[in-house]
Amino acid sequence: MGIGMSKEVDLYQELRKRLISNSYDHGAKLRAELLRKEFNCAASTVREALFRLAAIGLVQFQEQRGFRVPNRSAKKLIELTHFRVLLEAEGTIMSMRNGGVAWEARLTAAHHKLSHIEKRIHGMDDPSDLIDIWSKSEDEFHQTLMSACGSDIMYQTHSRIYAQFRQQLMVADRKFNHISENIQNYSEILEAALSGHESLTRAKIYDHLKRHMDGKTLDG
Amino acid sequence: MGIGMSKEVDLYQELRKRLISNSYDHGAKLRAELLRKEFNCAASTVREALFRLAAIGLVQFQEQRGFRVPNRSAKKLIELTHFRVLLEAEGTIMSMRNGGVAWEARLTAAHHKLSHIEKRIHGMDDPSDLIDIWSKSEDEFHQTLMSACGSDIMYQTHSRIYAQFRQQLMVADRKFNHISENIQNYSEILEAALSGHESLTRAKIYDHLKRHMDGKTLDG
DNA sequence: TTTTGATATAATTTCGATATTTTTTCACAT
DNA sequence: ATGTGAAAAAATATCGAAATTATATCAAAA
Repeated sequence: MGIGMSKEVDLYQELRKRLISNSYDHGAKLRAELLRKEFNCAASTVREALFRLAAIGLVQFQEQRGFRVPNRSAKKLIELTHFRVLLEAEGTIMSMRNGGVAWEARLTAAHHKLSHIEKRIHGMDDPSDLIDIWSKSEDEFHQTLMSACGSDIMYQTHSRIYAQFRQQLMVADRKFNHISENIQNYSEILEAALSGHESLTRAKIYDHLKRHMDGKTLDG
Repeated sequence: MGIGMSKEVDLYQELRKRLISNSYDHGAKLRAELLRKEFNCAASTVREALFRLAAIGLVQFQEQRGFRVPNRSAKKLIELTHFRVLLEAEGTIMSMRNGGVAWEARLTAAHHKLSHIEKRIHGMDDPSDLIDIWSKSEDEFHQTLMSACGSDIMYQTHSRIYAQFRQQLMVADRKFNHISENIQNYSEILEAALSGHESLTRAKIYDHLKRHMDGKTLDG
């Protein structure tokens, strides 16, 4: 439990973690009364945390019938992927224009970490220990792409969409079926971004995500 | 008061209206205790409504220091405009591809209403009576542009961004200084969309909004 | 068997009060 | 004057319970 953190923030953080890592079934109800007991607090505190999670799309709220984990659907994943491509391509190009050497350095560093972990995973039988660290590195790379775009609103929107995308993705897909493709993809994105070639960067970002647009990376 | 609507929904709707129409000063605190008295309800009910407004960006929330109306800044307005152009251009093109005749009819209807009101306003000394109805028609036109894009997530994101844009815009700008330009702009957008010319449509949407990107339509 | 409607149960929303944290005030020292 | 820190005031966060609303149960009627 962090210092200076209110009960609600703890709750929020913990629930966020669970929701992104698919600890709850999709479509499951999130009952304030139950969570209240688990976290040892009042129902209204739970409600507030849930409202805040609803704000970033990780929880669905319906008037008079409470909160639930959003359902998965192929359509939703395709929408999120499409939107991610739009945001990341546009954001990355903006970063390329505004970010300067500092951004290029950060991106190179993020890529290096990611690439290192992916290579380690590649030669393993059971890479489950590395899931978390890999997942964080991937997050970081995508965030870094957007980080110098100069638009807070686009950056925030992207992080929302990214979280929802993660929530929709089937578990199976995250077990590294596509590691070698991924290594290649990320290198190409980095190379294109550093070269300053905007339309190529756009294309490489699309290539990286397009496999989620056929409706087949869903169900787990 | 609507039927079947909870206290909180009333509160939410009323506050939303006030926030978009700039009834509160930018940066003003929104004290639960005060609103509680005005709306004759509990503080936690106010809190929930405020959290929901924070979810769409109309209210700013800070841990342990409550809620406030977001401040205005040239930077923010430019960011919002830029993002609006991206979303509306992309969304409109998607609508053009997916919407069919039904969408074209809706867009034509929305344009007709808007154009009618703007022409009436054009010949008036004091058009303040028509502000509300004009504002609604403009909303409707922009919503209609996005309405057949086929992506819920993009549609919702756009409506959030649009609301924040409205909140940032200075009052003076909404007093019809640019009516004749507007009539022209909207006609051109409609025409381009109906003709199926995608890059032209994109350009016309950009033209329509570009005057907000020089940092001069702010302060009121 | 299916539908209807009354009743019971369970969940959500709202409340008023209390606990905690932040902000203001003001005496005192620098 | 300016800064510091303790005490008071104000605001925010949390609570447990009551009120409201939805959902489930089940007997009677179609």
